[in-house]
Amino acid sequence: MQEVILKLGGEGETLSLIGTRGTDGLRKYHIQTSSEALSELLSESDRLPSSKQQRQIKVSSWKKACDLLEQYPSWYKLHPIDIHPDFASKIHKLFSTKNDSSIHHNKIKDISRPDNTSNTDTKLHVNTQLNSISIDKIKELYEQYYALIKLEIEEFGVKATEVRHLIGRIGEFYCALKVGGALASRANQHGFDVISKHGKTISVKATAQVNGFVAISASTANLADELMLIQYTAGKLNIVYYGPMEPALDSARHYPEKMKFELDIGSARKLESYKSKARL
DNA sequence: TAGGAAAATTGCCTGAGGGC
DNA sequence: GCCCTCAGGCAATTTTCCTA
Repeated sequence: MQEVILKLGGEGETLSLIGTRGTDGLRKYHIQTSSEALSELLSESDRLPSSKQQRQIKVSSWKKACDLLEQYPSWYKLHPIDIHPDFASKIHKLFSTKNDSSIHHNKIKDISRPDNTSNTDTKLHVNTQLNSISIDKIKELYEQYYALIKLEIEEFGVKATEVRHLIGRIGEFYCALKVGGALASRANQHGFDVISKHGKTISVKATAQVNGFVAISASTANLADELMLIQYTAGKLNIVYYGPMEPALDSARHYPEKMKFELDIGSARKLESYKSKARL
């Protein structure tokens, strides 16, 4: 199965880094261009002596894939059309190594947000992230997880915070049921956990903490349109905050050096109450 | 090329310190 | 005492690199 890892373009021509999963599950990378005319868009030094042959080369590591891309020294000057969400942070880093960081930052921000509805490729890509599990199946899983968590806490005396992996997962089911959406294609999908029926990507943070905060990775935060913070207290799940990601990030502490945000549960609660008041 | 070790990433929790 | 800020640590998973 082929996946577009990075698609760059300009004036109708494209340069793509393609990933292909073999039967062994391993991903291999190669370069694909829409036409030979692309070389006209690149500087003289970018042109490869045998670009056709070059594009046939398949490599198995990300580092080597980057080397393939570097065969086009001005690749980063092209406009990003599509970025695979799982590779957003790596691509961001790759752009960061280039001199003109302001350009790359804005480009990445523009394209890596799945709500960029003007881009058909991105929409298609989000669709491929959807998990085909039906709502009924999610409901069934939710009930099973809920029973398991109750069993752990009430029968075995385990702290709710100790079953965080179960709470994190049930939070995703809860969110999917609340918004009538679908789960992301796999567990630990980077950046978001649920895709709403309107195509919005939602990052779900479920915690059993009473106070404290939830961490949001700065490298993947821009992949989610919305945030749903769920708290498990007294055997129940409650939505602390559900809304756009941006105001949540504005309310969170930012640690640029650690590439992460920390959103206090109290701040999220305040944000939700402001939102509710604004609706009145 | 395969297997294993090391490093990186992500999500989450705990606790110290300070202000109210 | 409670809340907030901040630092640090743990566990699981993924990726990269090295070696045989």
